[in-house]
Amino acid sequence: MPHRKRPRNTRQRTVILEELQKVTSHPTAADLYEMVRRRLPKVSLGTVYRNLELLSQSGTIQKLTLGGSESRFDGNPDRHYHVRCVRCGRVDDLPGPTEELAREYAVQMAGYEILGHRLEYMGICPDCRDQ
Amino acid sequence: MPHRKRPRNTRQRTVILEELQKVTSHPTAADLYEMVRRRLPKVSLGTVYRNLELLSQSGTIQKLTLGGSESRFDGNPDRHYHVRCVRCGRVDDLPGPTEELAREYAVQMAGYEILGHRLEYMGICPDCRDQ
DNA sequence: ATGGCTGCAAACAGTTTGCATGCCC
DNA sequence: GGGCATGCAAACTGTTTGCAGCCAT
Repeated sequence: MPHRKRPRNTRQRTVILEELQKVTSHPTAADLYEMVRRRLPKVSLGTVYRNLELLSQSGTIQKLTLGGSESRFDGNPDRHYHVRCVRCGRVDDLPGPTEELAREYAVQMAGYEILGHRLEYMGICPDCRDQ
Repeated sequence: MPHRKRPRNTRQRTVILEELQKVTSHPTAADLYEMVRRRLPKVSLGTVYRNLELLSQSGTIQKLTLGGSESRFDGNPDRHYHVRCVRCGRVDDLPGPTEELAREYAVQMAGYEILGHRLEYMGICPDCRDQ
């Protein structure tokens, strides 16, 4: 059976995770690079990308790949929805177990004017399932 | 008031739209470039991008910017949901007015095994609204 | 003939990767 | 000391854009 490599606790990985968990915004990789650089001036952007990928694959953080060209990252790994501002790109969390409550929160608490939503189901298509 | 430029009916634009409306898959710009190239061998990729942008802004087609790194295009401008295969990237249409019915269709008719969904609300945040 | 549109190619933005060295366990 | 991780820079992918000539109106 394949040998699963065990990740190490490097200073870079620790700081990247700490910085992400410190904020409730949903920073891009470049944002995080700047944040981490204040503590580790020699860190490289490649390392930030590599670790964000690792952390999201292990389920420690979430990679948000919906609207917009850049990915954003969320330090909260639990399932929840988001609102995105179509003008400035800002992303806010929407607590609430159902989509309806999430929407209510966006309007009442976060003060958004909702224009629409994006929804996409994900799964395995019949062709891929057959192999 | 600003002068709105009137678009012309170029051969390229016509063929790009025809090729997109001919299929029910949701081709990427590169896919479409290949399709169009069979009829207009000298067409350029830049022209394909420019026209897809124009057509989607006029509401004639839809630009799908959900999961995945490349945009895909949909010749059907009416609002409807999609399923995306997480293995091969294939995207299918989901008819049905409600999200529940769309999901049913994905399973019963399209034969997908549904693993989850992505949902994001879009709107104007309070800060942007105030200016 | 006007000016939107094209082909071409270069430029861009975001992300990934090869490599020699570094450092966690 | 073994081998995963890092810093650096180059490479890649998807998309946009500047420009000179073209063509629909």
